[in-house]
Amino acid sequence: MVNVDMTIMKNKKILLVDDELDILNLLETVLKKEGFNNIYKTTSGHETIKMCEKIAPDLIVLDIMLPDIDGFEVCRRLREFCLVPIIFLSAKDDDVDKLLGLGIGGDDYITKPFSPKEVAFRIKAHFRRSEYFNLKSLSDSKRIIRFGDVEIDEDKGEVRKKSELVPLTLKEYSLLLYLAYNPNKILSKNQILEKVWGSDFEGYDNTLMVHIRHLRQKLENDPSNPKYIIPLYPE
Amino acid sequence: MVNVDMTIMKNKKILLVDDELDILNLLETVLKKEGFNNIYKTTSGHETIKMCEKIAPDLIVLDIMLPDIDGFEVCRRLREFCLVPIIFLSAKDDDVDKLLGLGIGGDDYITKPFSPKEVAFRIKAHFRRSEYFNLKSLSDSKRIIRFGDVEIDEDKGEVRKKSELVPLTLKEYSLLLYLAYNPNKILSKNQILEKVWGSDFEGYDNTLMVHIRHLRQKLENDPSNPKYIIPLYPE
DNA sequence: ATAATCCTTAAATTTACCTTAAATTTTTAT
DNA sequence: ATAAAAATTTAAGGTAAATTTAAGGATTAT
Repeated sequence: MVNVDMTIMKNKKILLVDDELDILNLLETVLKKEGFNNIYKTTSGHETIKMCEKIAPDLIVLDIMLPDIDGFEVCRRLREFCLVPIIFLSAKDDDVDKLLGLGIGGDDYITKPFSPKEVAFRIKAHFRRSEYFNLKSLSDSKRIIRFGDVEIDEDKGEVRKKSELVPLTLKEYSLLLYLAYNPNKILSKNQILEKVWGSDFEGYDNTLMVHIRHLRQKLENDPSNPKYIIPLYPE
Repeated sequence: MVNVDMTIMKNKKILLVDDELDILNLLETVLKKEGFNNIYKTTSGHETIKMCEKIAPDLIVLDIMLPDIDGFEVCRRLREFCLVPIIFLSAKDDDVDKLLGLGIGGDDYITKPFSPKEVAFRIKAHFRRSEYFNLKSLSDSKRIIRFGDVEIDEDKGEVRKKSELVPLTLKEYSLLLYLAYNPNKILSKNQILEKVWGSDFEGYDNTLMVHIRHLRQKLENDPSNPKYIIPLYPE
């Protein structure tokens, strides 16, 4: 094993997901021995999604075979609100094909049977990379941001809803991008105006509301009951 | 090319590194035309490291092929004293493999031959991201306060009971937070009013009771026999 | 230069929230 | 036990914020 500085890694939150408890415990034991002291475990898909909402892990080791919803679906749902890197565990060759077909961006996979050491090595390799090159978490994933049925392709500057191209104006696009970079976060109007319009903007904050209105009309299923861009009363 | 607010970007220091002067000049011309007015150039690895120590650039465009030490080595040495983001330029497929092996995603390298516009686009995308991305979200410690089956997520401003999201108004939330910070303590109405409403509040203290009522309705299992927010009779 | 598109402002409307008031219950004091 | 005081509960009015629509002015493209 390559010598690695664990001072940064050891506190990273790692979520282990497998339906077999033996495997979970084995992995946990080995990872703890390797220095990771922030390990969480779940045994089903729904549990995993809930856990992610709660703890926001830095990395997930995800078995594709789960009792309720499979790993692919878990991944898809997670991507709606976070870009956590995933290392997939799979037993079947079919799964590997499917993973490759999906173009797993910054993600990785390991086929069963695997050695726990191998998993530890991959995890360390992942953190080492992003530390060493200081790549922000965003760089690790594809340059396509998804939430629900909306996807933003940054390379092309395109936004699609249910795969349909949605034409956005410049301000709408900038605003959407800013919001998409800060998912599940509380942003004040001034905060948004400052970043998207610039700190020298002297206009009314209703300007922002009108643009949000336009985005909701174009991207929400029910613009008056928004699910993506959620209002919060003052501040 | 997507238009971008250049007010913030234009003063960013960009260091261009390539051994071919033609390419350097071409890049410089295009970037200046795009609005960047703080561009530096070097043609060798050692020169690059010295320049970084001197000017601390905001971003480096780094050709991997250099006459003295290659781009990978330059990156490694730079990382010893700074975390400046790097966009790699590479001509050979071998380099790309190596970059990918090091975990450098598509965002962070460009293969030759490239269009100068592409480079400008990547640079702008990078700055926009770092500008838009709120660093607060990276703070690991999630602040979650729990009592019984109620949990308060201070980061998201959300309150859950039995994992179910409970919508609270601003005053309700502020009040709950104040109470949660002072568990098992006896608080007088005036004390609470002063802290939550502010010392300039001129209203009736019944206002407070109404809000407490609402909280109990939303969070207590039996609102009229409260377990969490317990009344105490005389002063 | 003209047309088309987009951004901003303004004004009307709706919604959500806070406070007050008044009725009811519980506790304390006599 | 009874009255007074304090606390609880319910409902409703007023207010501030958010939403929505429309239109004028600025920018960009043709």
